[in-house]
Amino acid sequence: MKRKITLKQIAKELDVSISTVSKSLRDSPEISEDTRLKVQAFAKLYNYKPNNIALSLKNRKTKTIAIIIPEIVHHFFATVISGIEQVAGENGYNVIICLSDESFDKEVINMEMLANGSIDGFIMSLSKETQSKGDFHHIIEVINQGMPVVMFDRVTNDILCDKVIIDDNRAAFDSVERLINNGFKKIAMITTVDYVSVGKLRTEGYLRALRANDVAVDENLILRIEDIDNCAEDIERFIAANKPDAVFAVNELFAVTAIKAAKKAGFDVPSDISVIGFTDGIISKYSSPSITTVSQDGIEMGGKAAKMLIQRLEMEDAEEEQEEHYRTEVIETHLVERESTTSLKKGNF
Amino acid sequence: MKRKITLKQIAKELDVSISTVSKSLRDSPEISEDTRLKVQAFAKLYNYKPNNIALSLKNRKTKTIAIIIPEIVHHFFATVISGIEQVAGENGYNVIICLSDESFDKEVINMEMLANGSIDGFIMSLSKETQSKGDFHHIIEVINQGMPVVMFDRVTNDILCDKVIIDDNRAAFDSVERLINNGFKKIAMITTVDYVSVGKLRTEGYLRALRANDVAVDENLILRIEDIDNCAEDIERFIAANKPDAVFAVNELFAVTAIKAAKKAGFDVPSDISVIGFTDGIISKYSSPSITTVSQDGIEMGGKAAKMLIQRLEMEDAEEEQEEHYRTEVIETHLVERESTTSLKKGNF
DNA sequence: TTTCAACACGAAAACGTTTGCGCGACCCTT
DNA sequence: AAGGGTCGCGCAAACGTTTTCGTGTTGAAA
Repeated sequence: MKRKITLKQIAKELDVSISTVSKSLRDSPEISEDTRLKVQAFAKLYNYKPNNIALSLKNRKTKTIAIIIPEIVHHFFATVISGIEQVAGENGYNVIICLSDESFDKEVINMEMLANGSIDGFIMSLSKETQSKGDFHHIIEVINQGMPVVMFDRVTNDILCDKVIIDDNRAAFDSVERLINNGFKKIAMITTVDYVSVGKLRTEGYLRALRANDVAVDENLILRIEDIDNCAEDIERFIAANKPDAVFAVNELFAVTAIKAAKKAGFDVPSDISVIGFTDGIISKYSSPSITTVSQDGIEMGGKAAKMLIQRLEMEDAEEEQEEHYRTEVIETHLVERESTTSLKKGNF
Repeated sequence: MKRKITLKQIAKELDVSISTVSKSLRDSPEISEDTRLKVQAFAKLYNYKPNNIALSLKNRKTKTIAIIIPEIVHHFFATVISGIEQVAGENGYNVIICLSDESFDKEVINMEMLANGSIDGFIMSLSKETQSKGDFHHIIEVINQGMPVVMFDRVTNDILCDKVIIDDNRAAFDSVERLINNGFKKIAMITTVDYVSVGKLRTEGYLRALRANDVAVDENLILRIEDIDNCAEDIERFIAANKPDAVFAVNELFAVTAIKAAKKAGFDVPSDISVIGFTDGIISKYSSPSITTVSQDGIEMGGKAAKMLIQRLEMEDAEEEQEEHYRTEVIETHLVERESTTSLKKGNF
């Protein structure tokens, strides 16, 4: 129950000044070998470790970065955190997690709470509510205070900062084109409402692929889910009514629900209907049939984001006046072929 | 790019002392309404917020708790974090995440790193390596320094502290007994090696249920997985060789793999083989057939853990000499019946 | 007019560090 | 013996707060 020992206490015990103790422990040449060793031995004995808070105050940096994400019980976000934590750890940074629960207010509160010296920078993905509101004042304010922000996945053009994204539009385009080239005629899409940036981009990619290949866009073949928690009936009705021969879903959940719906309607997957999902998570891997999906590497994304943030933080040290050149990194995606699609050849034929 | 404003700057601008500013902002009656309002207006204008680090240093508490878990890309742990974050937030606490990656060394490093004033307390679940080593000195040391620790799920009797667990043994016992009572004869078990505490407890529950119901234990019906990443072949061989009529798996992964293996071997689930898993995560819900499973509520577990920790932290404030009465909370589990089992009646008949 | 309370504010210590600078003691050189 | 240089250490400021304890001014009571 002994509290942690401080420089002051060591100084008192050894009857020297605090500065002498500090310098001894930092191997300053100012101090004689005698005192230095004596102090070091004593410090080791009592397991002295400098108080991080005091250091943070003095150095005006906390070596801590905050992650603000909509939710954590979500495979993709969990992998991103994992990636961030890894490179943060390698660079001596800690990681604070805040969940916005897709709520604008919580996002704001969390940011304001942490922006008062607790952390050195943010890595964040926007909540749905923030995206639909289009209100980013809290983020802009933080940036104006000179605190670096890196956004990933759910980003916005309205904010100037470093970003890490995948090319959602292109990934969707490639997948759908691949389906077209493999002879599928009625390619349905299950997507979100448009204010979710990634949903929107993936939808655009789908449409672009159809147009680029002279396939007529049939609005009936596009299902936009409002309430993600109760999408099962909608999807069942959709599949049964439209009888597509392929389904492109913008996330895992829609994909697996589509498969279940197809089975229920008497279709076999993949022989009657092929299904492609988005995000290579647990569901895609373990559902049966396992799901062909666009993989976005969350670990890599998190890692990249953390690297960008840390780089900017360390840059600040060197030259106070940093160049305000913001980068946007695009993470490669690729199609992971599994059992929910008939074998898909590459290329146009 | 204006740095955050401080009391000192406000004081200078308004030509009063720092103390006057501080007192004004905290509505001290010592200050005349005149100055008070003036200061408050100015502070509001410049969006003054007290620096958290300085407060932490002064108050000797950071309002931050650390979570140390083996991994985060794991549904159960993610739900626990979610539960912790929620009640932490409600009580004005922040949450730092550290991943041990199942490594003893990383666990130690993370704890030592944070124990130097960065946080007020720990919530943790042991890494496998720590459990197999049985070396808990880092945790004991932290506790001896007066820092509260709450352990959950993967705990140990070698440490005295608050704990939150589920009754693994009983949950397993109940599930297996339910299978027995429903007429299953060859109930196989897929489990981990014994040093994983929860695996061990669940195994014990399985054995206890067999013995309590006079079913002979057949060691051939127990499969202990060493390498969790390459368990598929082992499980396939196991199922094909032993042809059980029911399988009790100690986690989701084993359960879903068992189902796939059964299908491969030509069995139907559930009509030929019923499968019960453990942990109600994504896999159980979305695999087909969906999996009957023992649900352990991670949110509740995390919430309880956070409550216990915070309670202890606030208790410390009141009476420095806290009573060292540690509690162990047991979270209720229940069987979620889905498609991987034939309908299971309750009770003995 | 003196005394005392109330009032409004400031000085300073404290939390635990790091670090530039000053200062005394010693030794060596002329 | 006087001057200069080196060595070893302590003082104090700084990071941004909060809070205790003065202290000077005012107004009113005696």
